[in-house]
Amino acid sequence: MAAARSDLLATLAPLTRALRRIEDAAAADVGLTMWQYAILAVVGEGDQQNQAEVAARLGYSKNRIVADLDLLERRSLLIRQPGSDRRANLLRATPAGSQLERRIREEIHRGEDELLATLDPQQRAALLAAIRIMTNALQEH
Amino acid sequence: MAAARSDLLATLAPLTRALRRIEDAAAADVGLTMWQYAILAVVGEGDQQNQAEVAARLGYSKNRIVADLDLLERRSLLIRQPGSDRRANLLRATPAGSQLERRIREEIHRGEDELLATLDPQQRAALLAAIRIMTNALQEH
DNA sequence: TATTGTTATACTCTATAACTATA
DNA sequence: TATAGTTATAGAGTATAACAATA
Repeated sequence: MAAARSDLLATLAPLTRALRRIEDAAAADVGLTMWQYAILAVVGEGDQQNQAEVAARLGYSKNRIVADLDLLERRSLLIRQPGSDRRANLLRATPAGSQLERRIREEIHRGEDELLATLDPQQRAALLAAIRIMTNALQEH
Repeated sequence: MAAARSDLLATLAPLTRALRRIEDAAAADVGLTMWQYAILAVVGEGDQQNQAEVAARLGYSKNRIVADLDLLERRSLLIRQPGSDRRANLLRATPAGSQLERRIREEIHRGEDELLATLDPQQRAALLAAIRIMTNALQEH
């Protein structure tokens, strides 16, 4: 008899909880929330994006992002720039914002490495590949 | 130059969001929340557990679980039994509760299978093995 | 008429602390 | 004194709808 199969979500839960704690702590160290860090990370990816695009990319919403952007702009980590469409704000990280984002990410990676260190390089690659394949399949729907 | 490494949490996010939608929908189909289904699943694992133990296993809390147990008991899916320690309630799923739990789980598995179908058997096994290894490492800390 | 950003509002979820009954 | 369950409360997080400016 095969072992009872449990949900994938339940299987992943302890891992995602641990990852969430790592991100929360790393962002809180510099006075940001996880969402504010996530916004900086998406904005720093390069191509100019407006607020709604960044929100959608994060599974966030266009109204909730407003207060976070206010804070990030107040701390000079990010600016709202008017574009050709004067309704939309194009977002751009300042040098200070990019620098802080890298610093948070490095701290997160240190935490993740403690978890990933339990895998050998081949297992690690297989894990990331499997996640990527499933995620790509999701986007095509 | 290596590609910029992004956070593992962000990498997993689309997948966990999709899994969450699958669970929410499957539970909602029979008038339950995801947490209520999760409680049924843990209680059904066999060994008698009290409320606090079930909550801890889910990353839930002993106070939030109360209202969910009230509902599950009202729907005769689960019962609170007094044990030798009369402060504690031992939880046990009723036959109807076990049956409903299986039904929800099968529905969840159908959704998961659509995602897992994008992986070949070897990739699928590698994914689950990697998750298990990391999760076990977490529990040892 | 539709869309971007914004604000207001209500609702849900969660964390904390107290209370009761047992131990 | 400590623990299991319960209840109350406040705070954070979230969803919905409306509004002004622009397209």
